[in-house]
Amino acid sequence: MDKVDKKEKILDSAQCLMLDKGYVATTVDEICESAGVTKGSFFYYFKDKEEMGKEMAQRFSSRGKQCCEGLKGEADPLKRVHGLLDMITEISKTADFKGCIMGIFSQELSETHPEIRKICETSFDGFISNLEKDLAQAKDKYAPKSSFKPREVAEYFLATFQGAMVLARAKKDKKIVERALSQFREHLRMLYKK
Amino acid sequence: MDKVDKKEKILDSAQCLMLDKGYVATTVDEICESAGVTKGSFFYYFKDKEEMGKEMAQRFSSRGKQCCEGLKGEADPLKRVHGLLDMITEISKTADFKGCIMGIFSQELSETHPEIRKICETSFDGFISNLEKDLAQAKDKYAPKSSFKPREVAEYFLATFQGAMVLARAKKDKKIVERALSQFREHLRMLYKK
DNA sequence: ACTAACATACCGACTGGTTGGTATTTTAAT
DNA sequence: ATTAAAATACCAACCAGTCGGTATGTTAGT
Repeated sequence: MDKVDKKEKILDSAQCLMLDKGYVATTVDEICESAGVTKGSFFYYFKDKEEMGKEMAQRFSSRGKQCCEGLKGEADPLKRVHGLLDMITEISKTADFKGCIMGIFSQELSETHPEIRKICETSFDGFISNLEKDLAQAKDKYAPKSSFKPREVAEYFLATFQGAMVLARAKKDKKIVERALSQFREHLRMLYKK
Repeated sequence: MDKVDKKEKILDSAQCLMLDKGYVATTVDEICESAGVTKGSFFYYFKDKEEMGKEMAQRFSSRGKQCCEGLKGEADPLKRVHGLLDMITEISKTADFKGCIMGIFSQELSETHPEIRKICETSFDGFISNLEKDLAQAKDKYAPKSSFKPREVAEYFLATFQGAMVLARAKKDKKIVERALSQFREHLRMLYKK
């Protein structure tokens, strides 16, 4: 295991644990044990727990962005949006899908860890802006006379997705996410029908 | 301060703190200090921290239900739904609105505190079932030929609302909740137009 | 009416274990 | 030999929860 792997392993383990129990309840000792790393190594790679949290959040965010990169090949804006929905639906079905670190950190840390909060905000804004662009182009193309605001619809979608993950946790049933996504698809269909 | 007040004061303080920082990060000492109560009193009224969390969640849930009770006077089912949306919109605008304990506990405790998770699940289910009834009646009345499933729409609404609160935390902007609610209203309008 | 026995409400010092983080040492690579 | 990486041992602060005690009734027997 070279040094990059070791740091990544720490982040992987921490992410997995925090997607279950949140940031505060996940201890450094636990992360180290799960990553097969000693505490000394942990604090060699990260100044403190918060620093690690920040790097994890940033990594999560940029990985998410990277995932969406492949969708930009599609020429039709509405198909790009549905492509995004397809992708999210697929991911949410996989066994190792455990939720979104941004959502968890937002709930838990927004009042106590301002820098982490800021990372979440920026990540959310980036997602919304990307989706907004496609929705706006799709509106020009398919529903130029409609009055809905693409940015608000994009924000609304992210809210729906995040909330569906909250409900999925409470009910221990990931299918809620799928159902919410298909409800949103219906919403889109109605917005864009000529 | 009589004994009922004292217990309520503990629950009030704990709820306020936990809506900010979550369950784990809120300490018993902090709750006691904020409530103006000693630790001895805390453990006199509650077996342990979790017991208090459970009582708090149940209180939050039944208070929410009670709030909705007044809406049942409306005879038209679709107007009942819009009445609910009005009410939630109003509450989310008030200064002391800080979010939903169910959403926070779900995210943080669903894997570690099964009994609290169950309370959240039951509370969510109750809300969804109530809304489902009105949506179903409204469907019979206004859109009998539509194919949407009232239960899924109800679930979808709760997801949207919960997720909007997550985003509101990340952005420190409560208006997101209002916008999401009005987007959902638009969704409803499209579903129920003849 | 007096009192002994009991119950409730409350206090705050204390404890044992855990936490994030540090200091020191050892190992491995160049 | 030098330095980066990793292991070990440790610490002060903090945590939930305990415990012995006090103050204030309440009940019941005489």
